[in-house]
Amino acid sequence: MRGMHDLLPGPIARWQHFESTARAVLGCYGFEEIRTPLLERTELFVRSIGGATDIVEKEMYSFPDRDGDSLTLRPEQTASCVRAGIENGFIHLGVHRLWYMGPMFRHERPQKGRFRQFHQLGGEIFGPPGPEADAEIILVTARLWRRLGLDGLRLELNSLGTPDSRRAYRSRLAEYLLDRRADLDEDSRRRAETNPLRVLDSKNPDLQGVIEAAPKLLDALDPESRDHFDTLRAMLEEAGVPSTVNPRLVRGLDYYTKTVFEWTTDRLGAQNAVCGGGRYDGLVEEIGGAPTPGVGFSAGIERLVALLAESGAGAEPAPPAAWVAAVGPAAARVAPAVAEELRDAGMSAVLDAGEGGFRAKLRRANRSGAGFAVIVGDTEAAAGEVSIKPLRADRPQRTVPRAALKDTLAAWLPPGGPQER
RNA sequence: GUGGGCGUAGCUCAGUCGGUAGAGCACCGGAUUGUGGCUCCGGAGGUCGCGGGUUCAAUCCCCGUCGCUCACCCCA
Repeated sequence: MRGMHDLLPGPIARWQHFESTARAVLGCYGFEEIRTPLLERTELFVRSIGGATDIVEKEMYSFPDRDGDSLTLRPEQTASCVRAGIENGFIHLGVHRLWYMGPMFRHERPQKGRFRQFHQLGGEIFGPPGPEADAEIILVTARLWRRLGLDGLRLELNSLGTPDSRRAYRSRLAEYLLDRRADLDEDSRRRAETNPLRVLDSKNPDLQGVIEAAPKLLDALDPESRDHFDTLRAMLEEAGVPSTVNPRLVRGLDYYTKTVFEWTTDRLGAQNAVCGGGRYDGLVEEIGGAPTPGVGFSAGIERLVALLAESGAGAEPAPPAAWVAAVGPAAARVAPAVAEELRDAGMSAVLDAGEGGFRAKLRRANRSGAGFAVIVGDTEAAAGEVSIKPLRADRPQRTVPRAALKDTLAAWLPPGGPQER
């Protein structure tokens, strides 16, 4: 399937590293995990993301189910979190910080860093209206990058104001743009009417003059939003997280109010945003809950893992401590039990299940990266013994009674680790 | 949704001015009847993405299609 990929055993090591790091970091900020269905009613996304956005207009996987309801594979998960919070009442029960991780679906043309099924890590804070929550959302992501060892990420901030001031600005901007219709390209002419804020984000060099001279969103902010924004910037500065203000940052989802932000990199080509988010004070009410402010982030896992791969961080899967190679009918009968004894003792062991003689089995043992080969031939089996051959160290092979296997191996293994390298 | 590049062995890629294919790595076996890594020898593995067209003959040329890739667009 186009834009959908298998995640194979080798590369998955970096994903697991990312996932465990994310769990740990989110946990230490008091976030709790939530898992929601991959499918929601289409209406949920139309109401939350906005009918005039690209996501809703042309990117959703929507289809009628057997009852005739229109369902959609989630293109993002904030709306699902809000819906779940309303339906289960926990937004009012003191659970205010949620995180999620999982697949999202958007029918876009695939390219570097952009897929039709992709994965996001996200966090949401419901309830607090002040900039402290915005700061927590941004600080938790900043710490995650630090913990992952990612550098070179830039934080861009903007404020869209309250719905009222945003609406007022929006019509002023539309007016300005329509006055200059002749200077706009086709896309921008259409957006000037449907979603004028998006015009500010255009990369078309011919439009930069018009955009420069356009009324500034930040100049149009209401005093409350202005104060919220300034306080947030001061908090981030005090916490040692540098940011730059990008007045053109508008984001593609309609539910944002006041703060919006993006973490970007210059190492991933055209798809340079690795994380984005913002405040959405009207969303809970829009979806049918009691008016409740909220703020959140979502991060693209494929893109972050690509950055991890570039910096060469954490990759190798751990090889087993021992490889159990048995040759001959009597040996084959006891080999599974020998492997189980090692696992009982807390050591990892792989029982060779392949064809061939000693030669083939030892070759597989070596290739597996195992520290030791535990060899059982019919001679050993008859005597109730096993042979232990170190594969990574220059030590002689030893033959010991089966009962002494795990102690001999444990004595050879380094005290700290599960196996020798 | 628009445009460019690319699909040949498990992987990375050659190649055929149209006569049905090759290397390196990996894999399997042997040299070493019960012992890996190094070396040497041998072997296996391909509907040349798929479908159609032109041709005596297509992996090669043409059309379509699917997939990958990069950019636009958009975003994570």
